[in-house]
Order: sequence, then structure tokens, then C-alpha cells
Amino acid sequence: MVTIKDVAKRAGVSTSTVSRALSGNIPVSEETKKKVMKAVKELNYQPNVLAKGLKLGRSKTLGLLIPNVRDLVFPAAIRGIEDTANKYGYTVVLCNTDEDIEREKIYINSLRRRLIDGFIISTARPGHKHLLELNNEGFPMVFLIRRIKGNFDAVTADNFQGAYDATKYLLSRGLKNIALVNGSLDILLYRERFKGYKKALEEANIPLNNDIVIHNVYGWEDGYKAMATLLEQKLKVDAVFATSDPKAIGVIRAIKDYGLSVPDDISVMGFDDLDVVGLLDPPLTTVSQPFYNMGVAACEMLIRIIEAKRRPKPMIKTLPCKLNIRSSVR
Amino acid sequence: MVTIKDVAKRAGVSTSTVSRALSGNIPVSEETKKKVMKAVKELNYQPNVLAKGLKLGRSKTLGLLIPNVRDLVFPAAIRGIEDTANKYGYTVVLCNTDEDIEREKIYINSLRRRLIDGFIISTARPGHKHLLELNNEGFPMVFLIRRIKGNFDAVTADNFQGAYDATKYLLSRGLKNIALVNGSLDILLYRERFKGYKKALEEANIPLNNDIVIHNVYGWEDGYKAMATLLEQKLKVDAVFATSDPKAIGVIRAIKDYGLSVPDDISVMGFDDLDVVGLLDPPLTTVSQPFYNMGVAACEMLIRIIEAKRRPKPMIKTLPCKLNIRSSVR
DNA sequence: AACGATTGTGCAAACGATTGCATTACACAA
DNA sequence: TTGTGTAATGCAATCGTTTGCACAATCGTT
Repeated sequence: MVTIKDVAKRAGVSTSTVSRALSGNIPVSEETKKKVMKAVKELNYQPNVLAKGLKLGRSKTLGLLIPNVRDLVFPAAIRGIEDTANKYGYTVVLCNTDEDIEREKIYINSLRRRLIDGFIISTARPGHKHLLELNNEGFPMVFLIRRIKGNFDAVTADNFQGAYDATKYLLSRGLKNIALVNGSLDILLYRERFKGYKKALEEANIPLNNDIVIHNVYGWEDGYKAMATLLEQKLKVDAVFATSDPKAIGVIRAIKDYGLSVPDDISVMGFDDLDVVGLLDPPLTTVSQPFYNMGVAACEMLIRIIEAKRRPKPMIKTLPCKLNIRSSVR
Repeated sequence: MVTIKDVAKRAGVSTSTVSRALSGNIPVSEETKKKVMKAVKELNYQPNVLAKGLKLGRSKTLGLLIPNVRDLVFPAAIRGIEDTANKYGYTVVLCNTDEDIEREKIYINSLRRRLIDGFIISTARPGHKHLLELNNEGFPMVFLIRRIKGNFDAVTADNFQGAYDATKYLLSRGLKNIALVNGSLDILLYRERFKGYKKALEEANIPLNNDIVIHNVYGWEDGYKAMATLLEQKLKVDAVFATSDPKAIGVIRAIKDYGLSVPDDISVMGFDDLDVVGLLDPPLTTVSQPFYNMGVAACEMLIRIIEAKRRPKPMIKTLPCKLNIRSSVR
């Protein structure tokens, strides 16, 4: 490997001068700068990131904590993060926590030994004390997609508005008995979506019917069960708003299995707009979250925090969702 | 941060002793070892990976080169890699190349500045000269999923056997006119799958009908077009073997759009068994690739290469595929 | 003409680990 | 007693950077 010493020798200057010429922080005469650049080119010098990191105490590395890459919500966001990190010369390390706090702690620890510069966290749940501690230390971190209440940096979708728009749209299609198949209210974003749903009903003067709202639904299997329950009870339902696409997939399968048709008998609205849902039968009408852009925004925010001299005030960036109308709503 | 010096001071020994006690490579008396361990515990000492990496010239970091995380083939493999790397104390850096050689070269370069220990490569295509160079240097690398001809370390599925079994199965269901919707023959794995298909037909004494084999199909849109062409030509087809699930998805949509039914009119067989294809309508019968285990195997192979004193002989590990029978074949 | 500012450069000390070599202490044999 | 061997430890150099400090040269001011 060619080091800064080789460059210095070739350019006939000291290593300090090379370092300064390269960083540009400290003035170096035009002439020597030219000599240095020439030597750098000729030798194809590439600074050793580890050495630099050791000296500076930072590694130009970012940690990304997610529950599981296989969850289809994440790949697009990861891509946004990765592209952005790369643009600014950072490298990103992916960590799958499986929603396991111990695993998460171990990851955080082992990355800190590598002098990681900051974290993007998509695993937030209430009661993650270790994250609060990290934040109190002033360690750079931003929440992505999921966040927790409080004064933290975060990038999320506008979950309230997305749910509100979706419900409004269902209402505008003449659908009145809109069931809600929702996730756990422990998670902030499901609370927000619930609020959006309620607000839209309220504005339409439709009372909330608790018989047809189901919470704590996770994944398509649960979605299937929730819908099956609804159908068994013979409740009047002409549309279902499932607050994530996997739930919607389960809901659709249940409706089909009960011999009914989507959207002729029951309309279904999803939330997320995962890459695959346009390929379903019928193609799913759903609220589109800008995952890629959320990844970009989170990464830029984190890098800004890392590179600032003083920690900027925490801010929550909320990106708008938009309806992606396909064919699962009549 | 607590350093090895702090530990040394607390234990009343030199840093060298601490280092030796910790690594275990060089004998240290039981008594001092105990003292050192005690100090380590009390101070919660975590060695600085960058410093160690700088000194040793290795970083305990692995690079993973894939075309795109959003391609559903990869998440499961990534997960396998990640879990394994983690188990051995390695960290993995994800790189999306978008099949762009320049991007790939830049990534490889920038990771080498970080003293990366090795690469897992899923982007192989013929004519990737820079990969050959890397290999000639003796740099640790293993191909995953895709590989190129030659004497390289690699982990792949048994593409020949998978395609052979799939075709056999279609034949066993009484399907005779089996169209093939295949990828580019530039890519080794599609050549293998083509061979498996031909072998099965041959054994059943069915001559290869080139009118119903289509190559160079990429993604679901192309799959749709390929199937549409077949249907337009009114060729006799009672089954389609699509050599990747996205192609199969396109094929199914085309069949439906032409007013026919899967599997009643035409059966469809896929290849990959992506996480979502069980949720399609009809659930896809497909050849299941053990992506997770392939990731695990590739990562273990790479780590073995990295940690060996002498580079072991290149080996190609081929994992079996198995048929996942659902409902798209009658 | 003398003096302080300013600018450009080099020396050498860090960053936190590992390791070859030297040193010490001790046991044992001659 | 002396010498040799062995085991345990410490010293100091090293990995490739950055940067505080010192110094030299140049310039403008009084």
C-alpha cells in the first residue's frame, strides 16, 4: 500500500505538508500543493481510513438498526440511506435486531468499538432505555420510520395525513362501513394512523364503530385472521382499511377464501406501497410512503449532526404520503 | 473511552501484558491473567477495532456487492451473511452496484482503503476484469448466487438440478408443451437452468421446440411481454417454466389478461421462491433456492479463506434446490 | 533600520493497539 | 559458585494519519 510518506518523499516535502495540502484546512502554497497533487496522482495514493479514523476518533461509518432486512418495508429505505452515505464518503453497516433489545445493545456496543459516527434507528419502541442513554450522551442518532415521543431527531412519513386521505378516499367512493385493521397502539405510527381514520370519519359524521376496528394485528397471517373474524360475525363491512400492506394481503386472501370478491363485495385499502403490491390480484390501492426519500432524508440529517461543531436542535422531518390508486377499491 | 493503558495501570502491569493476556497467543502467568481480567471487567474495557485493524492490517470487515437490495432475491441471503459475519465478529458493508462496473470499481477501491478483509460478490457477469485482478492478487473473495466460469470460490444453488426437477414435475402432471421463459444465456445460472430443462425433456423423449423457448427475459415486465407474444402466436402451450419468480409473475398476469386461467388453462412454474410468491393468486409453485443458507455458506467460506495462513484451494459449493409445490401447476 | 505580523513548512507527539527484543528472576546442572 | 535455560514481563518501535509548536522567510509599518 502507498502511504502518505511515499507521497511526501516523491513530492519532496514532509508528511505534514501532504496532509495539509490534501485536507485544505491549513494554507499551503499553490506551488507545493501542485507538487503534492502530482505525486498523489502518480502513486495513486489512497489515504488509509483506519489510520485517519484512529487519529480523529471518527470512522466515517454509520450504523443502521432495523428489525429485519427481509421485511419488505426496509429495502427501499436502505437503498436511500446507502446512496446518500456513499455520496458523502460514508459507509453503512446493517444490523438486524429481530426486535430483540439484547441483540440491539450488543450491536451498538460492538459498533462503538469501531468508532461508529452515528446511528439510524428503525427499531424504536417505547421503553428502549438504552437508546435514550445514547441520545443523552449526545451521540448522533436519528429515528427513521418509527420514532418515539420526545425531543429526538427523526424522519417519518405523515402517518396521520396518509390515513386521513385514505379514509377520505374510501368515503368518497360511497363506502360507509369501513373496518380498520390496525397494528399495535404501542407504536406511535399506528396511533397516528388510527387518529387519521377517526378524523376522516368524524368529518363525515360517521360514528366510530368499535366492532369493526381491530388493533394489534401484525403481518399477513394476523390480517387474515382479523378479516376472518369480521366475516364470521357477519358484520356489515363494505371496505377495509388495513394500516400496512401485509395486513391488507391477509385481508384480501380471507375475503377471497370466504367466496367474496375484492373490490366488488368489499374494497381494501393498504398502507406502505411495498414494491410488490402492484402485482397482486387485484393490484392494491394503498397509501404510498416515500421510503427511499425517507432514507435519504434520515441519512442527510444524521451526517449534518455528525459534522456540525455544535449539536443542532432536534427536529422531526415528516414526509407526505400519497395515495396510489390501483384496483382494490371500487 | 477506556484504553488498554487504563487497564494496564489498574492491573499494575504493562500494556503488552494486557494485550497478551487478552489475545492468549503468548503465555502469561495465571495470576497476572486474573488481575488483567479483573481490571477489564471493572473498567468495561472494549478494544478499539480501528487501532487493532491499523496495526494488523485487517479490519474484521466484509464487503457485500449486490446489484440492488430492492431485488427480492437478496434480502434472505443478506440476512444469512449478516448473521454469520456477526457470529465471527465481523461486520458487513452493503454495496448496491446497479450492475454498473464503474460503481463497483469505486466501491471496491473505497473499501480497500478501509482495509476490508474480503468480498462476497453477487454481481458477477462475464467480462468483469477487475474481479479477476482482485482474485489474482490473492484477495479473499467468494461468488454468491451468480458466478463466472473458472477457478474461483463460489456458493450457488444447483441450478441444473432445480430446473431438471421442475421440468420433470411438469411432465409428471401430464403437461407436454412446456414453454421456457428464461434469462440471458450470458449468465451462467440461466445456462444451467436451460440445460436442466432440456435434459428432462430429452429423457421424456420430447423434442425441444424452439418456438416456445424465449431467452433474455429480465423482470416481470419482460415476462409479461414474452408470454403475450406466445399467446398472440397461438402456439400450443400447456405449461410455462419461468426461470425466475418475477418472470413467472409477469407470465401469470399476461395469461390472466388474455382471459385464461392459471392453472386450469396453463400451468406456471417459477424459480427462486421469493418471500412473497406464496401470497400471489394462485400461490406460485416454484423451485426454492436456499438463499439464507447460501448466504451463511458464502460467509463461512470467506472467513475461512481470510483466516487461513495459506489460501485454500478454490472450491464451488452447490446447494440443492427443492420444489415448493403450491397451486399454479395443475 | 528595526520590529512585529503573517505565511509556509517541518519536527515530533499523539491516536490505541501488537510484538520483537531485552531484561529479570528463578531453577537446575555442572 | 558459575553458567545455562526457561518463563514472565516490560520497553519501545510500529501501523498511517493529523496537528500543536517552533522556526524561517517574507512583508509592511513605524
